[in-house]
Amino acid sequence: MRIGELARLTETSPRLLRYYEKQGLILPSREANGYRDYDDSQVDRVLQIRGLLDAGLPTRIIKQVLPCLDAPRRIHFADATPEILDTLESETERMTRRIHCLTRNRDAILEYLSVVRELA
Amino acid sequence: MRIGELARLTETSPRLLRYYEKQGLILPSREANGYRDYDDSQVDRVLQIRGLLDAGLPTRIIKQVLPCLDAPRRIHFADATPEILDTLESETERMTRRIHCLTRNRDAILEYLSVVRELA
DNA sequence: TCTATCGTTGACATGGATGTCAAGGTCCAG
DNA sequence: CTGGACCTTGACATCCATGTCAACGATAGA
Repeated sequence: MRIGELARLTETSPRLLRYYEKQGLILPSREANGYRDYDDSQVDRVLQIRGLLDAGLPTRIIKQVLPCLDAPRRIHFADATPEILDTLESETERMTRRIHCLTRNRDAILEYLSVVRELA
Repeated sequence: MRIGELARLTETSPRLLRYYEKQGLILPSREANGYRDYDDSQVDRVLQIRGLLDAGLPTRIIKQVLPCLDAPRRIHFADATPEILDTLESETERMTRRIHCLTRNRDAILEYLSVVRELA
């Protein structure tokens, strides 16, 4: 599929898909005329990128993380330098802290909302 | 306490504390000489701001969220316009989505790490 | 064939969180 | 009373994820 369709399917803009590509997060092939040609699996990949971005990871980290989330994983063992493993581990710790912070504050807001609505 | 000490305690920079203030997130009093004067409770507040920022919320939202997390909450009922309640509700939904996304991807990375280490 | 729609690249703009620097005021310790 | 450490404000710089626009090529339908 072409960039416009992928943009529609993933609710992004063509501009961003090109940006992700320049950051090395996706690598579409090209049609004879130079148009980018995405295959169906890229839809999920883009959604995952969006999710991780929204979760606060920068593209630089996402680039390291993505290969590990691909299936099958064994293909990517060769890439696993100790530095990357360290990066991944500390990144999971940051993610855990984020999860806790988000959960705690979300629950506090929810409780606030429920109290306010009880009074209304 | 003054800005330098608060910065040390919260591991931020004075620059950022002034920025948060300009965004309306903290309101320190002033000493006679014009120096900002923070009381101890501001430490937790700043940490909470940092956590929410790190979790991906923009200062604009944090500003709406913070009053609801204060204790005692009843003081802030007057602020609770329907629009703010709507904002809060949709924001908790975004937070929930983030939490799921973060959890899913973190667990995938953790599993990858454990598989890689098993082989090492 | 003309036109609308989509694609390409590249440049420039913007908004948000931060750093840095300048010019000056305050305060304490020697 | 002087030097250094800290504070003030304000301006400018930076990084990153995005938007927007210009100039141009490709394609498909009236």
